[in-house]
Order: sequence, then structure tokens, then C-alpha cells
Amino acid sequence: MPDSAVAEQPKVDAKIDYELIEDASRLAEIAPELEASRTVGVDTEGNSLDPFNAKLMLLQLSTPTKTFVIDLAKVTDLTPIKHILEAPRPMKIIQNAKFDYSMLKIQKGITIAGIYDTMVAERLLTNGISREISLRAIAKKYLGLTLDKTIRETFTDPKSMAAYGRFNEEQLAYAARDAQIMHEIFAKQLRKLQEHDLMEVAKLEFQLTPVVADMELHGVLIDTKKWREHIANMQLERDRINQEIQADLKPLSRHIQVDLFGGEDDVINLDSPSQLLDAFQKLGVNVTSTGEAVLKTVDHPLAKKILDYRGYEKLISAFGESLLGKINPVTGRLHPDFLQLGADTGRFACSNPNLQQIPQDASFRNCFIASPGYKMITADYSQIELRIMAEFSQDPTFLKSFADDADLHTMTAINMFKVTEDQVDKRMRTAAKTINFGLMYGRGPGAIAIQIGTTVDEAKELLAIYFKSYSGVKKWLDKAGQDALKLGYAKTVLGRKRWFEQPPKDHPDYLKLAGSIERQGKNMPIQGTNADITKYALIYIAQRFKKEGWDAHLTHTVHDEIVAEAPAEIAEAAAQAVEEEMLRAADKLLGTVSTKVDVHTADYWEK
DNA sequence: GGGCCGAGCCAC
DNA sequence: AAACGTGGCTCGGCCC
Repeated sequence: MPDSAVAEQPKVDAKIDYELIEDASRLAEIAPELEASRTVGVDTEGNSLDPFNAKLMLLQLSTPTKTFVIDLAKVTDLTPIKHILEAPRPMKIIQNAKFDYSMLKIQKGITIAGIYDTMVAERLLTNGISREISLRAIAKKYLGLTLDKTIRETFTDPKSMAAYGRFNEEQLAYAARDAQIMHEIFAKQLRKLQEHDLMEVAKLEFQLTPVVADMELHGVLIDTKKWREHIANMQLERDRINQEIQADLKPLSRHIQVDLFGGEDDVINLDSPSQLLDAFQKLGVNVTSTGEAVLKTVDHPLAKKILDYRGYEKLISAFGESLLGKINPVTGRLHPDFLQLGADTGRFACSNPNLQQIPQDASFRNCFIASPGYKMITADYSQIELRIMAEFSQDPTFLKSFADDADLHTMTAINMFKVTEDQVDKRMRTAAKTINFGLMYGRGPGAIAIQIGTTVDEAKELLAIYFKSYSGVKKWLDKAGQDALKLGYAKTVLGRKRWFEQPPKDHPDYLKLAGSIERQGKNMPIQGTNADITKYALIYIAQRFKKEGWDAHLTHTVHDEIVAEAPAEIAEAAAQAVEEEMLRAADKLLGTVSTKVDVHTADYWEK
């Protein structure tokens, strides 16, 4: 406790040395000095996080020896330094570059190139064992410096003069420091990136940042009328089921809790697991939980109705009106936040709204539409994760299935059950498919038995037969799990790493913890390599669109899928380009296994 | 009235 | 309720 109290005290150090730039002629004078530097630290201060609504107030630029704070209320024309930001050199060192890129692009028409992002680098360096990647955390870690968060908050606080572009000495000094400390953090991180062989993946992520920023800024259009109609239909159905359930429960509640319920109120809140559990008790149905898995096994009409109700309620609450609330008032479009290192495996995460969890049902997806005069291009890698497993394992039977462009699950069934293709029935194919996917998640006999509806012994038998046909897969999976435990990390084809806390051998839960690491160790190379490939594809597609001179744009991505929009006249050519670039990205990392991409062009987001 | 957490469930 | 990798959103319920 005393330690953390001490740590919270801002470190008192030498006065921050910076120059405040308040006129255009001085900006022109300092440009050569910035241009001559190998690296330039960059930071901005605005009064909002939304680039379309923010007022950009300060731009801080630093060389290793000098720091400049440009007052954008007084210097509005940034022409003298524009080319420095837009050229690949000097390298721009920025914490969370996506933010400053977006601000400068929308507010000043400047696009930053040659990015080194300290936040992205820190995530790559601590992936799996830490999520402390704020500038505050990084400054503390590398420089032993405690940044005062309260001063940063004044820039966006409407009660502060800083929110209107009037700064005091303290605020300017802190703004300057954020740009100044970039150089030292960069130097220290760079050494670590090299040490851990993370330079290739770091270059990929740094190149990706402007692509992701442009994708977010372009955003995606949603047909609000169609969306609301769909929601309204679901609400009608949900309310009907709710009333039915309340009517069923009413006699019960009068009898048991006559004074707790009255009037037209609902008997119980169906969204409350505890109230629901209570209702089941009163009905004499013994359940331990009201989760989906349990209710599915309960032989009572209420259980079925609850599951129906939940299905609609989930869709309405999570994807209903709240999603329309995310439409940007300035652009009229959705601009989701894509976190390029959201998952420890290297996958994107997405929020506000999360376009990666929109139900796959066409009634939802078709509401995401191309801009007027444009077509939407939906492209996804076919069975990319299984192909990656084939690449890692070099299993000849697996590789041959893909080389022949055969139905992998049917081929697996043929190999497992020793039958001819026309003898493969649905049950066989499903069992094969379940095992193919299950193994990538580190599933064991228990989980697979539940999934395909056999006993554990039968599942064990099936797995034994499977591994007889695919011994290379077994060998690789076993080694991947063991390596994760032994080395303390797993890595992708590109060299992206995810570290694991190795549990002590005498830990009471050692087997459980070790098992979990083994499963993650099997999955990370597969899921992470998929991320590597999709990220290269995004960069290639953006470059290709630019090179072709098309007014085409990425709109979003969902792990193994990339969605773009292009003017209707060139949509087919753009779709073909998307496919080519996705294949090129996969070929870069997958040396032996062939890849396939499915592409659709339509007026809306099509599965 | 905001923060946090677990339950439950959507995606790949 | 288990079971299996990666996430985010919404809700109820609890805390301060």
C-alpha cells in the first residue's frame, strides 16, 4: 500500500524544454530541423475522441533534442510541415497512431506515413502477459516516469479552458512531454523487438495502422428503415412469447406470492436468471442453472418458451436500436473501432458497434449496404484455419485434400471410416467436421463426444482412427501444446508471439492450467497466422485500390473476411483485385498449401 | 448514479 | 453444467 501511494506521486524532474509555435513564419523555420531528424515524435491534443466532431488544438512534434508545441488556434496552415508527416521518413513515433492519424486527416487533410506506434509495439512485446499499453504505463516502465493523468483529462473537460484552446504553462509542458518521450521509448522498445524476432510482425502492424484508420473513417452505411422493420418484427414475436409465459406463471404467483405481484405487472422478469430459477423451483422443476445448455435438457414447456424468448431478446437488445445510436451524426455512417491487436492471438477486436458479431442471418447482414452508386464486395478465405493447420503439420493427406480442392470433411470421413465417397453419410461427415474443427481448439474426447452425441469411449475410438489417417496432424498438435508449456510462448508463421505464464509444477491446479496453455498453444499459431494473412491482405488491397486509382474503400473485416465497396462500374474488377490480393497475402505466408477465396458482389453485405 | 462482475449469447 | 480457441454487448445484481 505505501509503495503504490509513492508510485502515484508524479516524478519531479527537470523542467520540460519546449518551444511554443504561435506564428506561421516560425513553423517554416523549424521545418528543416524536423526534416533532418531520423525520427520525429508526434502527438496531438483535441477536445473530443471523435475526429469528425473534434477541435484539434495542439500539435506536438519532437526531435531527439528539441520539442515544438504548435498552437493550432494561431497557426492554421500546416503546409510547411505537411510533407514531413506524409513522407515515410523521418519515422514518426506515436502512441496510438490511429488516433492522431484520424484527427490530422479529417481536421487538417494530412495523412501520416512512416509510423512507429509505441502502443502497438508494446502489445507485441507483452502479448499474453500484460495489457498495460497506455502511455502512462509505458513511460513508467521504460523511463520510470509518472505522467499526471489529471492534466491530460483537462484537454477534453468542457469545464477547462484547455477544451477551448487556451492553455496554461503546465498543460503545454505536459503536452510537450508526450511527444518528447517518444524517442527514448522507441529506442528501448526497438532493442526488445529485435531480441524477440518481432521486427517483421511489427512492420506489418505499423503498415496496417493507416489502413485501419482509413477503413474506420470511411465506415459503413446501414439501411435504418430496413433495420427498424426487422427489429419491430422481432419485438412483436418476443412480446407474444413473453405474454404467453406471464399468463402461464400468473396462477402460480397469486398462490405463492400474492402480495408481491399486482396489477398488470409482469409476474417475473424473464431477463433475470435468479427470478427464472425461482420460477422453475415453484413449478417443481429442479434446475441448477437457467443457461441454454441446461434448459435444452429440461422437459417442461416453460424451458422451450424461455429459450425462444431469449433468442429474440438477445437480438433485439444487442443489435436493435442501440446499433443505430452509433451512427455518426456528421457522416451518417457507422465508424466502428477496430482494435488491431484486440486479441492475444493477433486478431482484431471491434467495438462501437462490434461488426464482428452481427448475426450471420441475411435479415441482419443485408441491412449493411453499399453507398449509392457503389457495390459491396464480400470476400472470405475458404477454410483458412484448416489450411494453416495443414501448413504447420505438413500432413500429406491433409495437404492433398486441399491441393485437389476436395471437400475436406468428406475426405476426412472417407479416410476415417474406410468408405467410398458415395458411402459417406451425413453422420460420418459431421463427425469428421467436428473433429477437424475441434482439434484446432484443443478439444479432447470429452468435448468431442458431447458435440457429436456419442459416448466418451466412442469419441476416443473415433479420434484414434482420425489420428491414424492424419498422423502428421497429431504430431504437430502434440508438439505445439508441449512447446507452449516448455518455451512459455507460441508463435505464428510470421513470428508473432503470445506468451504464457508458466504455472509452477507444485501448483494445486497445475494440470488444469497446463491443459489450458496446451490448448492455447495449439490454437494460437493457427488463429494468429490467419490474422497475419488477413492483415497483409488489408494492406495489399488498400495499396491496390490506390494504385488503380479507384474510389474503392475497405469497410470492415471479420477475421477471415474482408468487406469493401467500389463504384458499380468497376465493382467486378475491384472484386477480382480483392481476391488476387487476398491470395497473394496467403501465399506469402503459406508455402505449400493452396488457398481459396470466395468473393461476392452485391448491393449489401452478403455472406 | 457509476463501476464492476458474472451470466448469457452473438461472431469467427 | 460440462465443454473448447478468440473476442464484445447487454443485462441484472451488487457495491460504494
